[in-house]
Amino acid sequence: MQLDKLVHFHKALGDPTRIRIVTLLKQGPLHGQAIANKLGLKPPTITHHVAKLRDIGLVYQRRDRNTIYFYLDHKKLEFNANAILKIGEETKVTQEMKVEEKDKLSIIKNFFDADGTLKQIPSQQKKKLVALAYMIRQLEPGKTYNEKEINEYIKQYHGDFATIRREWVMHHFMYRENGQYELNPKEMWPVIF
Amino acid sequence: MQLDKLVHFHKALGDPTRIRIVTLLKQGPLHGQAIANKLGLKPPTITHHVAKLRDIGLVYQRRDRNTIYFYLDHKKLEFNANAILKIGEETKVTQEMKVEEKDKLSIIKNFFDADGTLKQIPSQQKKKLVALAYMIRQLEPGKTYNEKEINEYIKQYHGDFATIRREWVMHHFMYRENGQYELNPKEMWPVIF
DNA sequence: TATCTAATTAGATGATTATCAAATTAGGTG
DNA sequence: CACCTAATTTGATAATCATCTAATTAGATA
Repeated sequence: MQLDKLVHFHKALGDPTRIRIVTLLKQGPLHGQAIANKLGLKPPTITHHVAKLRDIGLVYQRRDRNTIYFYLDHKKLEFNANAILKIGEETKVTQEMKVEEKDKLSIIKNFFDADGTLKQIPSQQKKKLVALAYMIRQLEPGKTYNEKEINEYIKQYHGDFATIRREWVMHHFMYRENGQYELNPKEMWPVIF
Repeated sequence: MQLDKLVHFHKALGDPTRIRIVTLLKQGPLHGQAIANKLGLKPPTITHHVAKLRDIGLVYQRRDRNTIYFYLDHKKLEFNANAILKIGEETKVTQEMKVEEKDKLSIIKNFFDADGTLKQIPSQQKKKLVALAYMIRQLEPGKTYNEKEINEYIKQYHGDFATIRREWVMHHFMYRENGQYELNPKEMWPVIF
């Protein structure tokens, strides 16, 4: 159930230290000791809190030499903050676009060649979304790609990478931020493969 | 500042029972025992949880004969859910107001007497913020002060402690929480001295 | 290799909290 | 008034959790 995710998200923000960490990271990445100093706490305490924020996907990290920088995932924050407003209604939305598993498979079979390439982009909305979800499945959540990488990836399926890339963004499979592309959480997808 | 309010809001939603109550009330008002039945809990437990939701203003109630109906305040839910996205926003704006060190010194020289008292509160925004940052520098981070202590402290600089105290809070140098004052982390300050 | 730095883990402590049974209260209605 | 119903308070219990110190790990550097 998605209830649990909502609970964990709000529980994570239900603590003054973690709210302050989020506030700090909003302005840019920081490493652990910097956070500890700014908040007047010890490093183990920061590890403890950052772990909780990472568990719910709100924070990710990148290493630079000995130092680990923590980043805030703004999109995820926004998405989760709004989730409580949509609870109970999202059932309707996803229900309308629910596609049976066997239908998904037959769509794939019809529109993809034996070698895995896309014969043509389906014009019917539902089928198009299934094809888009299928093709995006090998991109990694949390990883950022530049436009060239995305194009190369798409080419294994179809030559018109511009259209497919645009459709992915348009239907919230991914988002673009100053030239970088990244997967959205699957809950935002109109269809999951 | 609204940190505490934010924390209480998210803490209130950081519990599966309360999320379920909110979900139920989204569809319309209910009385206590109805909620208890739907959730398989005892009435005292519902009282306990509804009290927390009422404390943060998310739920209000109306009596009809012997029965008390609980209502969800949709507006407040939406406002509070979005608050986390807006926290620190003003800081970002004022962050652009970078002041050179030498300018800071000349501002201090111009507005403070030889004995250290503030001649007058600068009306120009930038200069005012520098003066405010200068005067607050001896307060201890993490320590809480009551209003009287703050007033006494300000008096060493200027007689109009009410204005200066209000400006400090307004510009996020410090925040007030039930009569107690405390420094904000310097990252929230529009100017650091 | 030894050494340095930043982060994490382990374990302890004190505080908070979700839940319930029992008793009590607040407001009706006969 | 006596009685009824729904909600609340009280007090107890078990679980969760924020924070710290001390010890350990992961990776980089010399």
